[in-house]
Amino acid sequence: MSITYREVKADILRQITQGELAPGSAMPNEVDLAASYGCARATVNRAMRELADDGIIERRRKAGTRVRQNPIRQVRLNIPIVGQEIAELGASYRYTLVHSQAEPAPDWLRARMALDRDDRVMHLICMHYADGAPYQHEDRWINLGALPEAEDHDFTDTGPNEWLVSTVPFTDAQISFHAVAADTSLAGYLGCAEGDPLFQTERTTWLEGRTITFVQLTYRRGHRVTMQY
Amino acid sequence: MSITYREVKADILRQITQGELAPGSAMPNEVDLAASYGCARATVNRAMRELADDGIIERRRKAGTRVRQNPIRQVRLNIPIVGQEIAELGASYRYTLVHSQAEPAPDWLRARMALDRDDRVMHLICMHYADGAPYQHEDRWINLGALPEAEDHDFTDTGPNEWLVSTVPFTDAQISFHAVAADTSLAGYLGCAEGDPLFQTERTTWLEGRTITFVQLTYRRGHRVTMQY
DNA sequence: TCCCCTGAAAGATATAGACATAAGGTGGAA
DNA sequence: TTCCACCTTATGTCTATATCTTTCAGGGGA
Repeated sequence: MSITYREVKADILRQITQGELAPGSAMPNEVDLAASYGCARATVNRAMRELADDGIIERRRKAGTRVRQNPIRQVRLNIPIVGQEIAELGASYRYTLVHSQAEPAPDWLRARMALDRDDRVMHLICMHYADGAPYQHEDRWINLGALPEAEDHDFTDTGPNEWLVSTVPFTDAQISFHAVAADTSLAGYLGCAEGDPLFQTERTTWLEGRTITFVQLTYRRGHRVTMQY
Repeated sequence: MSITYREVKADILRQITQGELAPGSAMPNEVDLAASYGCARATVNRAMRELADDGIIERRRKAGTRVRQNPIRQVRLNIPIVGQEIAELGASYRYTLVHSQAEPAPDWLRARMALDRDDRVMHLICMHYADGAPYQHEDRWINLGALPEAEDHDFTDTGPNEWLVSTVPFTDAQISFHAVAADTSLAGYLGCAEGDPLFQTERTTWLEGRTITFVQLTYRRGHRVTMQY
């Protein structure tokens, strides 16, 4: 076959990284590039589209394509399910349900989850262990108005995350990362000292505009989230 | 024009989220889908390719396409330059160079950056302020073997990050997020108490296999990194 | 001078057809 | 029975061409 879009992409990327195409400079248009590579315009288009998607170049109709002044640096971050995360570490996974109760939503949670005054929630506290050692503390609230089945479901054996992803896959979510100090309770569960700095993830999940669940995931001391780009 | 790949994608996604196509189930092949949508195979292909890229479906030659059992949850995370990050908050940005010295690489850093025994590094400590308040503490090491210009460059007015992205754009990097306790020095710089939990980012950057720089970015107390998907 | 309309440029996308590649499945040989 | 060669099939990609959409730039009118 003739030249592939991967080769075109690689060649353009090479020209950019080796300085033949300076940041900020304009590139030839698709028609000319196709002619110079001796391929169809669609091939060049796909190469350029992917480069634009990667944040390397910037494309605008009529204005043409140029090398970005400062390439956008972005990474893709996988949001794992804790059981899988631990399995990928090569460790054995154990789950425990610590607390499980349906109750009216406290005020702070009503604000976070955009709930009404009389909405009830399922409050679950769970622990996830890797090779027997505490790995993650899960403090989860499920909106019983949106998911009444949660009240009767038995979370003794499998975590709410597993149940949720199989019951309501394809949700929208907002995630945030931050650091917290271990309070007495977290220190007890995670086997660290009170006041220790812990990495915490918060996640709110929606389905078609309705809040499904809010969860705080607190990791054992020293946990890192790592990415490449 | 006839049906677009976006419409095809949206329709397939709708079928999946509304349960018409169950997780794990096989989908019709591209030729059949194209016929049923009354469009070209390339149109269906693009829709399916993007869905696969989004982690919704799984495609294998010959085996066909099926809806993923558990959709891959992933987010794109932009790695901002601190000045831009602060500007986007609508705050004023101020930068200070605290410390700047060329020195032999300490042992722990040689391991991290894969340096030789006699490699020298540029050690920079900087502070970034938002509306006058401490925002981020930057502790950076630049490999002078790979970037000798760094020794003579003046970092008084602009941060090393800005200089690096304009000098060596298009690098590879590994990033990690974690929580640390503020030591005396960090507490002083960031205006928090010793022992406070702080969100920290570590980043190692390479260019063609050579380590360029290693940096620890520690944020003010309460900082969050937020993402949507 | 300012504003709106129009033409043209360049990317975005659709189409039909062809060939490439990977991999599941099957039948025959060992 | 086991295993390998081969056939088939679904996705992957390229070509050539056409149309659509966005947007810049220039001209004309108020």
